[in-house]
Amino acid sequence: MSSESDFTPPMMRVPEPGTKIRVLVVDDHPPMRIGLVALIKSQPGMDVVAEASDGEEGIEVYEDVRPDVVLMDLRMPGMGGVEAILAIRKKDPEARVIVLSTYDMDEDIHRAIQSGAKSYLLKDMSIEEIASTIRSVYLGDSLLPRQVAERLTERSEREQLTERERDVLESLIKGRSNKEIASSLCLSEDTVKSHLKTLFAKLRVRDRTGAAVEAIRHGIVHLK
Amino acid sequence: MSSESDFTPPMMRVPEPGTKIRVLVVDDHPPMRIGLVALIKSQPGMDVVAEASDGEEGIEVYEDVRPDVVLMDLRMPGMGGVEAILAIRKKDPEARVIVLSTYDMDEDIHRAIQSGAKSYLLKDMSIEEIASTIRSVYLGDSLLPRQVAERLTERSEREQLTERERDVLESLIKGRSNKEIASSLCLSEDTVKSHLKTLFAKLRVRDRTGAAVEAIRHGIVHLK
DNA sequence: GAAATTCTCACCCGTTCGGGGGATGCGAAA
DNA sequence: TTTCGCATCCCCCGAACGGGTGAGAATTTC
Repeated sequence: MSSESDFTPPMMRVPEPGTKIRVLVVDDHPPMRIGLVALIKSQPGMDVVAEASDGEEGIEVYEDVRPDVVLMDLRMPGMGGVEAILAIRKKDPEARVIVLSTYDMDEDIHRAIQSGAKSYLLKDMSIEEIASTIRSVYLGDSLLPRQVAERLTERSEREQLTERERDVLESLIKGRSNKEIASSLCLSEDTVKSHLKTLFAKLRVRDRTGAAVEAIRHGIVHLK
Repeated sequence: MSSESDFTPPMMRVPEPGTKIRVLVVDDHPPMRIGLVALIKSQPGMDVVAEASDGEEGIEVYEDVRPDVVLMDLRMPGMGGVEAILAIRKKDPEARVIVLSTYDMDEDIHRAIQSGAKSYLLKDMSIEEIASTIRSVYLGDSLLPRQVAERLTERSEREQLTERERDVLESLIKGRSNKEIASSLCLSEDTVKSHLKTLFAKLRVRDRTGAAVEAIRHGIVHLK
């Protein structure tokens, strides 16, 4: 962290008049990538400087082109969007990444923002909303669409799960019984039941089935 | 079924040299729609004649423009792709619809093919694969990518659920107990247990939690 | 008309599950 | 230091669950 200990003042990248916003597009769906590139190029004041089809490639390309804004899909094969954002922001803490996802699950949104994304857009949003968010984020803002922000609020009303509770939850969704969860996590069955009790309370369900459904619905665990 | 009882020979629409394949694009994601339109227009021998952003609009527009091929998303707000395909093929049994979906769940694929789709593509497929499928379907073929076909095979190995079993399954995923499922479906609890028994066997799980997870994983029931 | 399937319900029985307590140790925060 | 959250474990108990088996009625299929 030597870059944090020196005394160079934070260099804000301000928009230079007449210069286009340089965007990197990262998405694993070819037609979506084509669409995003076309969308951005059709907007005045911005241009696509590179594309990538997964997280790893996105990180590499970021280094090469140092774009002003990254438009990043979240769920991609191999390295997902969250890891990619973390890696990019580790190299460049000033990086401005906008997540563009199909899903509006609260956990996805939270993880994205937590990892440093400046905004979270949904793929069913209008080109105007996407373009204007790119501009805002480029200018240093960090705004969430109302629909997305509301989801985040819902989540914050749900109590946070502990690491162990997550372990039990994941094991539960694999179809295991309490006894099997216990042995798979090297715990006593009573401990598993204890975790389940708090888990049910936090997810506001009565039983393991409800817990499984809620966990999947909110993206707390991903299937496959 | 009066159209089936007359003796007019089936009129095959054969490709006319020099004429472009007229494609209708139906997708609720603006950037994806832009991408698909750009993709198709970039291909020699095909052109986009109309776009729609949901099922209803797709049906209307189909009537107006009578395209050669429809590229249709499956999961859309309001009327989904399946209903739209059924409606389109009811009006024009010769309609050639290709589903282009994000998801490769076997139930989605099955429902799409069942409702009359000529092919089922995934959004992570290459533009070449998408373009060549449009050409093939236009020529009257009905081919599935290997990856998709394999999923269908998996499904056929799973025993088909009966109507009542689906009812119980849906109720189960709403977090209901056996007793509650019984009263919600106006059944005795023993009958519910009886359905659950066969359900577990068909889905190859031991308990309700496993049934819920498998049902969601394979798209047998959709959340929300 | 026979066969198959589905839907319905019943009974028994053992296991699992979930709710109610409470207890310990441990590290971090106040 | 004390308090707090967390993880771990224990006990009791009743309700819910899942397996086995069977069986009558209705519908469809052959």
